[in-house]
Order: sequence, then structure tokens, then C-alpha cells
Amino acid sequence: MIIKQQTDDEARVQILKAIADPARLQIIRMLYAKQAEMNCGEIGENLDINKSTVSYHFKTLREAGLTTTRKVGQNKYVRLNEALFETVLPGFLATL
Amino acid sequence: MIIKQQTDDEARVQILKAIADPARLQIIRMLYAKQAEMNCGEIGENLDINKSTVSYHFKTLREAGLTTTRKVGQNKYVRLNEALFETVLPGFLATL
DNA sequence: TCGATAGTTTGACGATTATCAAACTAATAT
DNA sequence: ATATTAGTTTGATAATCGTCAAACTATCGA
Repeated sequence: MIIKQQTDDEARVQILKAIADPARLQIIRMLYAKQAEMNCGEIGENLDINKSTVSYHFKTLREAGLTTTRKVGQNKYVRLNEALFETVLPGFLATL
Repeated sequence: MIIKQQTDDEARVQILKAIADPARLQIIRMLYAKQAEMNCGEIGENLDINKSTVSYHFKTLREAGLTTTRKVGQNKYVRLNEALFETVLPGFLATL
């Protein structure tokens, strides 16, 4: 029981850490506002940061389970995992 | 407008960072489960960490606005600011 | 007044984080 | 084939974070 809670918290903390960053919050906001998948470059342009930094943020979000990725040719499309948001942070997306 | 959003995000990130830590998540859970204020020592005991570390976590939560504090003699009682939780992370407390 | 108690602050330390440039991989287009 | 494009990985670096012990502050009780 305690073990399970610990485990849950590990995942929860990973998710919260992934969200607790200005750049990633922007990315999430963008994806949510558009209600569609966007490719990496498209998002990177709007943030005006190095593409390797964008890639790093994407990895952080993906590893926390907050996004999923679909590869088409040399592009990669990122989509929000709204279900996970609703489970861990119900209503949060709507406040952005 | 953009400025305001930036400002809001600063506060939001501070709040999310404050929550994104296992020890502080435990503290929050404890306070929420008890539905009452607890003093620092009482919380510290259950976490089994150094009292200066507990103090540090309290400061982090307080500075994010997530708790309020009331001093009575040499004790200090901590209470959750549930209203702020509801605003920034609606429903989150109930998932703990 | 003096010792005990509750909590804070400071200084140190190792660990993690955000960022960038450069090198790399994989797919595309000419 | 070769050059271009999209994204990742790999150092490197500076900044932030979590933890502890020790010194400190403030209050209480004897």
C-alpha cells in the first residue's frame, strides 16, 4: 500500500516536474490551444530557442507520458495526452 | 496581455515546482488528509528528515502561496491554502 | 535566570536542470 | 550521389535544488 503510493508519487513527481517549466508550459499551452498535433519545428519557431533545447523539452514531456509522437517522413508530430492530464491534473489544461 | 500571461506563468511555475517534490507531496497529502493545521514538528516526525530540511520545504510551499502559517508560542501551525490549489490545479488535492 | 524546545538561517555538498553548439542520424529532393 | 532538412545525441557550463549539521532566535517552563 505504502509501496504503491510511493510508486504513484514517482510518476506524479515526474509529471509535475515536466510541467513546472516556463518553456514546457508554453509548449503545452500551444498544443492545447491548437487542439491538434504540431511538428517540432513549428513549435520551436514560436519559442525562439535552440532546436536541441526544444528536443530536450519534448523528450521530457514524452518521458513523463504527457505527449505522444508520430513520425511522418522526417517530421515528427507531437500530440498532448489529454487523458493523462485529466487523470493527474483534472481541469488543469482548461486553466491555461 | 502577453506580459500578463508571462507573469501568471511565473507564479504558476513556482507553484508547480513547489509541488513537484516527493517530500512536499507527502506534506501536502498529510495536511489535506487531516483537514486541519498541523505544527511543523508533527509533520517532520512522520517524514523522518532533518528539521532544517522540513523548514526548507515549508518555506518553499509558503513562498508559493500554497500554505499559510500561524504562530502560537514556539509552535507554528501550517494550513493548506486550498483555494489556491483549486484555482491553479482544480481537483488535484482530491486525487491525492 | 537558565535550560529546554520549536523553528529558522547559513554554509557546504552532491545531484539535477536548462541551455547551447557541434556532431550525428535519417529521410527528402534535386 | 549529393545537398538539404528535421530532429536527436553528446559534451560542456552555469544555475538551481535537496539535504544535512551547526549556529542562531524566540518562547516556554521550572
